[in-house]
Amino acid sequence: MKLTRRQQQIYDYLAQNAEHFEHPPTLDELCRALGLRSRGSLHKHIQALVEAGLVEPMDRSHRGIRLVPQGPDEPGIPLLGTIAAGRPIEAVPQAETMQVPEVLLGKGACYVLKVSGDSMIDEGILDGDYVVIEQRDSARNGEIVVALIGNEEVTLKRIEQHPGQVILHPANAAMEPMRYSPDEVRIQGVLKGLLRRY
Amino acid sequence: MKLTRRQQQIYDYLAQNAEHFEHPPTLDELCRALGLRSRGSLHKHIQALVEAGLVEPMDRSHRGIRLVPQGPDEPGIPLLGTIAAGRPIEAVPQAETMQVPEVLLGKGACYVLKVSGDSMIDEGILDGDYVVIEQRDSARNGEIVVALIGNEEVTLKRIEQHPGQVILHPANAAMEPMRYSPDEVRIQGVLKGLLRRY
DNA sequence: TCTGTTGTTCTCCATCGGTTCTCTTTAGGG
DNA sequence: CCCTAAAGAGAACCGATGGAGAACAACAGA
Repeated sequence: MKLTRRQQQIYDYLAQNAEHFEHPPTLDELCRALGLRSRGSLHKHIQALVEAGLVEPMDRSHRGIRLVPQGPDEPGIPLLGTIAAGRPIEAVPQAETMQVPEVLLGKGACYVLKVSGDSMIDEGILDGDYVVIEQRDSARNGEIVVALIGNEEVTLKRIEQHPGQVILHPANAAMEPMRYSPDEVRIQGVLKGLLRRY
Repeated sequence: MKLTRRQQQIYDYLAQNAEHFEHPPTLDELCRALGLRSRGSLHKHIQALVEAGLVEPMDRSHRGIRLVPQGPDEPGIPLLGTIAAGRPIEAVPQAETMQVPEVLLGKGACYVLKVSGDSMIDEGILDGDYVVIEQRDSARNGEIVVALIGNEEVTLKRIEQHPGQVILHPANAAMEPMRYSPDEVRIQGVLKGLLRRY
């Protein structure tokens, strides 16, 4: 998710020189351009960039390294970071954006988070999925929300609100519903869409 | 549909010299111009360009190779219909398209299907989800594929191919893996991405 | 009808480039 | 100073790519 220094360098180099290449560079070509001697090493970095959604996955095709077109007309939704049950949102340093179909957007302001962990697996939300969140401070019972618990943890759960009690339901047989008093839980957004890459 | 290096070169050459040709060039003429010695090889590339919609299909006519005038590229990929385990794809009448993020696309031609049924629920593919499929006729073991079984049913399953036997694994505890002989199963595409709306 | 041109479909094959290892080196943080 | 994560070297693997060439079918013109 978060790029290492070298990965950032390599991405910058690609973004910088994208125009100058006749064809998308191969690993070997890029190696030479960067002064590396091992394809395997570079491959590791490129893999990381693919993971981050910055480079097109080259699925054993011999077609070179291509950047994913970073929204020319800027309809992208900001990718704010990673959400893991039980930990604050881990922000992504640079302002990364992601192209998202309009049908997945809500009416209000939206952003994207990458899911980490299996706490919603029974709802079909897997580790590594991207979720589209509409920024809101209230939700209807049964909606899946991004909730800030006690000003510390942020988590993605199905919400059930009663007078005097809020229950957050994980969707994982191994986990128990969690009960809080309403003032411990602040809703930050509700789930509007989901994207997954295979 | 993304081009290989050579395909791009050939297309560029055609686009470049379109005006300079008296008549649309024949395969032989293009071969000479490009320094190729085999018509068959060039034909393969031209076919790819036809697939990509860049060159007019020359259906056994002897009219030479003509480019398709390129309008502004229409975004979005076609939504072909609904896929349900055990029934043919139910086509959507009018040509509907859907905007899909670049990162979810493969390198080949892609289309979208709406999932109906719970047969892949344990993989996090739910009823009503949209799946992005890359059109292909082969797959690696472990990939999730759209498979045509016995020219009748179409289904979305994880595939495991052995010499003499093909196993399609549903991801639903209530269903059993299905075994077929290789000639009963035709792969139509592989799963590249998933979209869900809440 | 014959003949040469043009498109189509094969098979075969070399090479290149992506992938996957293992092992080593370097850098940075406690 | 030590430990771990990041980065690089290099070898082995194997499948995608692109080319050669032969055989064939469709068609046009003589």
